[in-house]
Amino acid sequence: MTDTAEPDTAEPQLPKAYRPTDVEGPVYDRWLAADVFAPDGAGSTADPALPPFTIIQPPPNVTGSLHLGHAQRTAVEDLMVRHARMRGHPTLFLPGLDHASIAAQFVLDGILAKEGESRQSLGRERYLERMREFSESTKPIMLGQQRRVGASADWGRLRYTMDDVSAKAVRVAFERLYRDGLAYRTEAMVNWCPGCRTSVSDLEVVSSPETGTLWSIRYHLIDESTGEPDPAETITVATTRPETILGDVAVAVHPEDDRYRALVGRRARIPFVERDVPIIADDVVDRAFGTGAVKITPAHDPDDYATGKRHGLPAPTILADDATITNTGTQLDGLDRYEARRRIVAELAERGDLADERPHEMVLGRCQRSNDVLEPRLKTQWFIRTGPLATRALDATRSGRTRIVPDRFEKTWEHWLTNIRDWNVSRQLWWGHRIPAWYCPDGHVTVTSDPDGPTTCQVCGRPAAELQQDPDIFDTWFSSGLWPFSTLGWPDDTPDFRTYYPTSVMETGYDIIFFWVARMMMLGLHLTDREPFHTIYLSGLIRDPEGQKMSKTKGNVVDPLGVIDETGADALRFAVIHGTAPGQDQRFGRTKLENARNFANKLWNATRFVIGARPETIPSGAERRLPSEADLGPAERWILSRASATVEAVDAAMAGYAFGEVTRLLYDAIWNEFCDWGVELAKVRLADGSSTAAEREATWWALVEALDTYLRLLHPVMPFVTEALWGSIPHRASDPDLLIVARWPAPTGRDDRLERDVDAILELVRGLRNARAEAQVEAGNWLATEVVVPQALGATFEALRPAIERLARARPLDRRLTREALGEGRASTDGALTVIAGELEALAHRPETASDPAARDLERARLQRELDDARGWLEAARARLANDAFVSKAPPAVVEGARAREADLADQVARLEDRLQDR
RNA sequence: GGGCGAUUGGCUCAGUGGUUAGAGCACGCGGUUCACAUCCGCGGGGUCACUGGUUCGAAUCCAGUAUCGCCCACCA
Repeated sequence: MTDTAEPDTAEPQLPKAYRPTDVEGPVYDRWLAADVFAPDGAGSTADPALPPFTIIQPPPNVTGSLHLGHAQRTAVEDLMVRHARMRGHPTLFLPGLDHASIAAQFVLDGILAKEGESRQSLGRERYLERMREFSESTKPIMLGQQRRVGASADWGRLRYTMDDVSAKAVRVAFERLYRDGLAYRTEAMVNWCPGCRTSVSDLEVVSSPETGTLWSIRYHLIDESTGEPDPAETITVATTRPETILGDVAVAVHPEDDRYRALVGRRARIPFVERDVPIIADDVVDRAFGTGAVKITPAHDPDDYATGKRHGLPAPTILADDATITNTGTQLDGLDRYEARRRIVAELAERGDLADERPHEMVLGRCQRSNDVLEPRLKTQWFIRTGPLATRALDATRSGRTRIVPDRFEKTWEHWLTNIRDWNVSRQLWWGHRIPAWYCPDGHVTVTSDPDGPTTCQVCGRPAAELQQDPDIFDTWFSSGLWPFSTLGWPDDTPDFRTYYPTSVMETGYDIIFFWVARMMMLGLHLTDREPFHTIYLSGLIRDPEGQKMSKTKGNVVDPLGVIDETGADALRFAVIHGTAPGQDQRFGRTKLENARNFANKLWNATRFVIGARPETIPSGAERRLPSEADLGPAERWILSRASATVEAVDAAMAGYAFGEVTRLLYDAIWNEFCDWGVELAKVRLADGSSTAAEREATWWALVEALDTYLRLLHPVMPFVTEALWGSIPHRASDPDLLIVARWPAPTGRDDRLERDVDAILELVRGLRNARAEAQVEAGNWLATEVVVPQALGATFEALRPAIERLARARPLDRRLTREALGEGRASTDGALTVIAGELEALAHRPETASDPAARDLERARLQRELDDARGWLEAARARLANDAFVSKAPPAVVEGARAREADLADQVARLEDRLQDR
């Protein structure tokens, strides 16, 4: 808390105009000053008896700035966090940043290129120094953006995937996986990106359908008598990558292929490298594809690698890290892969060994990051054995211990985890966590989590000085996979880990369910023996108004700060949550944002009205009190009952993670109920000289009560404006100073009968307005109106009479006892407007048009339309009831409802017919 | 090749088998009502992609079809 004692917190002035940017900064500062974000902060009002609620933020990459997607995620996470906090749970929203190894290097390399530098020119140490500077420079920007969005995160617990605690977690996790036999080092086929100069995991390969070329090439068979190739005898192979010829070690055919049966066991000469290789039989070969003979390049093709292994063939590597030809001893060494391809094809054509060349539809693997065409190649790397880990992750969701929202993603989850392959975690990059593995000259492997490395070789005891650490770093997702617990201090048994782990909800985009969520689950289960979260909430992606994915290259990314400057963070938050469903992409455009801003403005003005409408008999700064029952009128009871109904509905939606439903409920309740009717009804009573002071006070307190409820309910979505407004209305003695730590409202009970009665009367008002509008009666022209109200509604009607008069522009408003009495004593009812609304009926007189036949015809036509409509509905209702199956099989309540409806409609129709005859 | 999603008013989207399917924007008419023109009142506009099925009852559940989109998939 600061030492600034505010003299009059009870009723600060609200500016007339709503300016989000004026509100948001100061409000955020108050939250910070009050120390309410941390579960154990000075301003926390959490009930320690309740279970903690924890959200660990998906850490954005330190590569620059946040985009709209981040803002959306933050909004959803913060919504859940604020809701839990208001419900009294000790609530931790832990923020963080991700070092994003490959993504960050990609960005930095771009910056360096503009300076004429490169990774290589700087060297590892200087490069990492530049990276540290770069990431430090982006941090404040990104944290500032989160703050503007309104993240109520515990900044004191801010974490970074490259900080010391994470580094320790990475080492310990890897050591444990190694000891448990789940991390192993082997030579295997990996996806190599020549642009990034690193291997990438299978997930980082983007399949790209492209039209390539399928070349058919003749290899000459060896005449074993001379040991030289026979110019006439050839075997034709098909390939899309002729440069890999240089690495060929065999030609394979199907064992039952009669065309080639005789050739198996003979040898063929590989051009350029002039190597003689065997013709082998293997049933991987598809006889129908190409020529039915396949060249085998074990070092540069996953299938060929497997074939080579089966047949004990060598695997010469012919591509260097930058995808130039190497190690072939030919003129082609040093050439780029595509240049080599061109020359090889040209040379083969010249020699007459190019049998065919045709366009070929194929799927290329490209690098997710650089878009380079990936080369499969052999590398000795570290892998995580995912089989056993995936089994446990599957068990978590199948058992329901972890729930995925929306649940359809469980199918995707199942499919991926049941077909999962081992995870290549070695990256030949510099920015990231170095793999804590050391190798001795004898090839022994030592893995240790000791920050100083091993003292001796674990196998042969050689001293550390003779050991060499693996130069590679971990896939950035390895440290991300530890995030839910490394952030809480794991592997140490810290108080935070004990208190806040397992966490509650993991919110993220569905696009990284495999990259991240599955790995957190797998690593979390193995390393902590518990599911790291009970719920996975997957957000949809934000797209531009045309439905395109936002991306920097397309130039359609929206800067959240620009949006916030324009319409406010509250509007942004509301807009990204309103009208959406989990896992469903949304298009984001101006109108949604403007609508959200208008809603905030509406709330602002409604609150200004309430503050300004305080009866003089209530002193400024009065402590909040509930209105006394006796002084409540139907309008007040209706307002309070509806507010309670909204609490119930919002609670149900919240429980189902239906946040779009939450905003819809609140938008309707606040705008269409509270403002349009509640406030309008209250205005009349507040200004009514005939009501007592106690009644006027009760009206005001009822407004305050409902407004207070709505501000609380809306706070998780629109935290700034609700906090500012709440600060200006009276509070209960038990309330804290700030809404953010105030209690979530509980339903106070509904009065169904009263809601129905008031609704019936409001329906009459609507009917009168409608009739007036259609008849083009000027707003200022109050019509003398007669009305028939059923006995049961009499008291409610009388209590609301002044409001009805004003809202329906109906004065004098005479109540008749029977419908027959309508128009009694009038010279003529010609031109009068007839309104039938449920059981209520009204006749609004228009003396000035009483003798105008055109007006009369218009009114008749209007009634006729209503009658036709009503007849249609009645017919449908009767048809339904005429169906014996419906009556006997549908639940009694439904049948009863249908009967009541039929009766109502029949009555309506009869009355409309009646009135139409009179006119 | 497999899987998933979408298809609802002119546009963008909600809709969790049960009265007459909703909202915002856009559109039309009318408004200087003392909270709000970022507003108020009233209105027009939908055979819920198509076909079949389950059910007393289907936008909703099932099967199939079409179009668009996404994800997964080692065939040269």
